[in-house]
Amino acid sequence: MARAYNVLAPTCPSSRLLHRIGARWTIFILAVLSDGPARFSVLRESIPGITSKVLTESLRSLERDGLIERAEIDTVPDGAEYAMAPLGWSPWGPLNGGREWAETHVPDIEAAQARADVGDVA
Amino acid sequence: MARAYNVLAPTCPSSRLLHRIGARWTIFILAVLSDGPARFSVLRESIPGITSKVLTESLRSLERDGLIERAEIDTVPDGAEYAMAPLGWSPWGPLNGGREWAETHVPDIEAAQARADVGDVA
DNA sequence: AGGATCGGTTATTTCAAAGGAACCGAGGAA
DNA sequence: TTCCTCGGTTCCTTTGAAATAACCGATCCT
Repeated sequence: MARAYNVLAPTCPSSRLLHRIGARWTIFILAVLSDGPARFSVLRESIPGITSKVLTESLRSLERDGLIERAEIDTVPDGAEYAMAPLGWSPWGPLNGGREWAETHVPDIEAAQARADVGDVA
Repeated sequence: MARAYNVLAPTCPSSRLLHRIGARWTIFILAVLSDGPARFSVLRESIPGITSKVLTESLRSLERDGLIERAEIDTVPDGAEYAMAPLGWSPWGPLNGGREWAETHVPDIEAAQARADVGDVA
């Protein structure tokens, strides 16, 4: 069964996808924005553990990739709002597939790890 | 619409999945093994750019997670063979979904990047 | 004895992503 | 005038994954 792309090629789209989606905070940001547009401060408060710096970097990167959109809004002190771009919705299909896989199999992986850590000396 | 898990929790299975599958070489190794068991040296030659050390680490890690299995075979100079574990096949469902997404949308992302890099000064 | 092969190990270095903490300018509000 | 908030920026350190390269013991071939 031939593959449309060679998965081993450095330009492999799947590889690029994983690099983008696999980035530490991408999924969290997209998760928040999937509930609607949000401001910088809302994002920062919604995502426990993220710092301004990393949030800024992640948002710029996602914007650059066309997954989200940034709009300045004319409010009291400055104001910026981030929203899903059309492209930003698209990964949720595969991602939900991935989520189902994860919910099903992560316990298996943890069991395997536990077995390995105890030492398979049985 | 409630989610079964809170995606923002540190223990989120999807997050763990992305960490595992997103690791630099995981997808390549699983891709090779999906065509059948392979020896260390075959893997190393099949995956351009990987080194013995990184291959060893990746294989150990995948084995620990129960995605692949290692067997020593009694051949001329040593001999080890790696094969998919049952758990190793399971991510291909979501991954193929991801691949389809990637093949469809990576060009869009690249276009977005190109636009961003030129400068959206339009 | 001198290679070569297999399946690694060990030690050192590089690199990008991330963390931490301090700081900033504009524009109110007190 | 001083303070606060918003949406960041700047600088420095830490971390972890990966790159690089040399080496190893066992076994077989010549």
